[in-house]
This record gives sequence, structure tokens and C-alpha cells, in this order.
Amino acid sequence: MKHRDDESTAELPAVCKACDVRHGGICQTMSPLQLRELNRHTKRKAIEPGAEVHCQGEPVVSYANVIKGVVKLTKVMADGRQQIVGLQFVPDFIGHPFLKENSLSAEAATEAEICAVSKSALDRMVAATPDLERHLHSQAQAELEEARSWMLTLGRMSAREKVASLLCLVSTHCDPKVDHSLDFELPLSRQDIGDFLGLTIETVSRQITKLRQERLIKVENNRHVTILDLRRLRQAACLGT
Amino acid sequence: MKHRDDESTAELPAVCKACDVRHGGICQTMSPLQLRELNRHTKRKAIEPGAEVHCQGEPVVSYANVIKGVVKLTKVMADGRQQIVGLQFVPDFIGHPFLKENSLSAEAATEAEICAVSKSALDRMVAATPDLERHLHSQAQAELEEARSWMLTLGRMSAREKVASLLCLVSTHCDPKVDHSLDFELPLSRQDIGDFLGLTIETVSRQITKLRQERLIKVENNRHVTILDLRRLRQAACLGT
DNA sequence: CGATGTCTTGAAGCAGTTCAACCAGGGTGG
DNA sequence: CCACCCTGGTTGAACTGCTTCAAGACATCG
Repeated sequence: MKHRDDESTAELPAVCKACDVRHGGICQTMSPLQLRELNRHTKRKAIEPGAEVHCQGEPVVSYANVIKGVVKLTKVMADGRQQIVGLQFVPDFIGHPFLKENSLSAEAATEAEICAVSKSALDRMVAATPDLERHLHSQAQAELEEARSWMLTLGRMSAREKVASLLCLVSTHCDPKVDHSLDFELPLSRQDIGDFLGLTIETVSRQITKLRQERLIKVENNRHVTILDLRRLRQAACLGT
Repeated sequence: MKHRDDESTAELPAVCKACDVRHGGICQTMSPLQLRELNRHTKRKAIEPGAEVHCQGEPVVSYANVIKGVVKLTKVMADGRQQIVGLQFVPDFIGHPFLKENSLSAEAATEAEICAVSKSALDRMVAATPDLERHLHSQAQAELEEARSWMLTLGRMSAREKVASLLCLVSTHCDPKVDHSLDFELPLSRQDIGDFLGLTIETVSRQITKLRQERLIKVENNRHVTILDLRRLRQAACLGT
């Protein structure tokens, strides 16, 4: 490794300068020099809702960072039954270090943008940058914690509690800048919500209608949600007061 | 770091010499010197079924390695509903790096033994040993994958499929030496199985009875299971042929 | 031997599914 | 510009798989 360049003054790649997540995600652990190195192997992509980032069963060839929008991670069974097993928001990392083959599909839930990196390039940098490995490890632990919390939701909650939980989850994740948005666009269709909660689309719809009738939430145009009574919504989601 | 000792010939701690998992788990990434260092902060403990390794909500003070038996990871809700979110077999690692507070309880499911390490000591070694961080990261990814597979099970499978899945899971994990045991002791009570599958104890019992009547399995003394027809059991668990 | 904890079995109830009809918004084309 | 359809969401009614509640079987242990 050459250290001739003074890392602190090295030019940042143009794409990175303009990037919202420059100071979040894996990028925050990298020096300008490293970003320049990495940048030779990255490609920004805009993806439409429903478009795949990668597909269950295919070999792992690249990783990605979510720059805009929401990406859903799904698993499908041979007979077509489907389960969403994670939602990646800005600036989360997508991909499976250590795995040869993708164990799930990643698909845009909304209009989205990603910054894709080739596996080999990132793997090389991870090996050389303990901070980077540490960051990925830390995100993996966070995702593990989320997945396990969701197992409790899937295994033990009623439909009403599940739907309330989802609304709380989205409200705490959709805007990286604030803790709890009370007003947001749902990144998921009713079908997606069902696939996330292990419910049918009809049950989801009925529960949303109920929450609306009880004035816990307001819904406009099917997608736009306003939380009217956060305390009671959190209670309905078994999150205490 | 002093490198005066020749690491390769340095004496292994006595406990480690006799330890079955010396060449598995996190220990495999450490030199004899490091093991001696670590050993000053570890303590082997035997734990009875039901005894806690650590408890949801308490501060993280130590990690542990499973040396013998099975440890279940559980989450409980305020009203007492409970979900098992993971099973740790030999030689898995238990604990939450990066977290201040335990987000779940770890409790022995069977007679078990663990090797406990103080958080501060291990954190220090992790920071100094990239291989160790890498190993923990790799296990976290593997657990994440298991958790997500289980989300599919919890969200989309029928009671019969869930029970068959659990039997397959145990058969592939209970003996670290073989791929697939056809004959094993269930590490879980009916109640535990229910808490793992998101079912009631009665439903679990009925499904086991059915699998027994269909000659997919044999059950003796409630706990001892023999798989009679692995192909059909895997089919019932939606694992293909 | 009764006593206790764990598991099984049965019958009734209900939450969530299934199936089907309906509704609202948004193109498209005649 | 209205008739048409098409997609995504809602609502209703019947059904079913799992739960609930209650009783019985079985093993283990003082």
C-alpha cells in the first residue's frame, strides 16, 4: 500500500461528495483515499419498485448500499409462499459476506437508489481495514437483533398487534434524520405488509381499517399514514407507553 | 505486544487442552499465547436445564461459549408471551458485542456447560485480533441467516410443517460431528418447542402424534426421536427431497 | 403409594383465511 | 370525453386450522 498521498487532503470522488450517505453506512469508516480506491469498483443505480438488486439462489457477485428509498429482503418457498425477512433503509448495507450464494432476494420496495460494489473489491478492502469489518459486524449484529425481535412479532402477536408493530417500525426507520416520524409514506403495499407480517392482504386491510376507525391513525391515498395517537399505537404494538 | 515467547510452543492452558471445542468456536482463531491471556478471564460453568446464562434487560457483563448441551435464546413480552429466537449448540458463541444491555435471555435447555468470558477482556482481544473479529462477524452472519430462515417458518408455515422443520433443524445441529443424525435426544420440552414454533403445546403434541402415526418418526420417552423416513420428513418441512 | 410434572387427547370456540364481490383511481383508446 | 379496463385496496360471508379449556394418561419421585 502506498501512503504517498496525504490521506486527509486527498480529493473525494465527485459522486461521494454529492452523496447523502457519505457520512453514514460503510463509507463513514473510510478515508478519502480509500473511497477513491473503492470508487473504481462502484456503480450507482436507480431502481424501480419491484426491480431486483439480487436474487435468492444466485451467486454473490456484489454488495450494495441503500442511498435512497427502501429495499425489502425476501425469502420464497418452492410453492411460492413468501416472507419478507428484512427492510433495508438508508444507509444500510445489502449483501452476504462469507456466503457463496444469496440466501434471499433483495428487491426495491419503493423508488430507490443503490451504490453497488463488486464483491472482490470490497472483500479486499475489508481484509485491509479493521474498522470496516467492525462496521459490517456491527450492522450484522443490529440486523440480527431486528430479525429476532421480528420473530417474536411473527410467532406470538395477534394480527392487530402485528400491524401496529409494523407502523411503529416504519415510523422509526423511514426518516434517518428523526427518531419518530408521525407522518410518512408507507414504503410497502398491502401485499408486502402481509408478506412481512405473515398475514393475508385482507387481514392487513381489516386491521388498518380498525386502527383508522379507532382514530389511532389516518390514511390517505392508501399509502400516506399519519399517526394520530402514538401512545395508543405503541400500546397496541406491545411497546409499552 | 511482546513476541518473545515462541507462540507455537507456548503452553496451552490445562483447561483448554482438555476442551472439546478447542479447535472450534472462537478458540480456533487464537494462538496458545492468546488462549493463556484469555484464560485468566474465563470460567467454566456447568448449568442445569432452566438456569440462566444471562437475562433480558440486564447489562452485558460477559460472553460465553457453549461447551456442552444446548442453550436457548428467548424473548419475553411484558404480558409473559414468550418466543425462542435461537438455539445455540456446541461450539456457538453467546453474547451481544456492541450492546450495553441484553436484548434477550439465554437459558440452558438441557444439561449444559459454558465457558464464560468477561466482556472487557474479550472486547480488548477482539480489538487486537482481526481474525477474532472476523470469526465473530462470520458467526453473526450465520445466525442472521438462521433467524431469517426461521422467520419464513414462523410466518408462512403450517403447524405440521413447523414441527417437521424443527425436527430437521435439531437433527442437523445436535451432533457437531455428523451432518444429519437420525437418532437423537430432543433438547427441548414440548413447551419449548411451542415457544420456538409460535404454537401451543397441544398443537405441537398433536402434530408429533400425526408424524408418528404416519411412520415418519418414532418417539420414545417423549424425548428420544428416531427419524424413520428422512426424505418424507424433509418434504413435510418443505426442504425438498 | 399418592403426588407432581409433563405429555396426550377430546370438544368447543374463534382468529385469521379463503373466496367472491365491490370500489376507487388512473390510464387507454374508440 | 366517456366507456373501458386494470391494478390495488376494501368489505362480506363461509370455512378451517389453531387455540382454549378440560380431562385423562404416563412417568418419575419423594
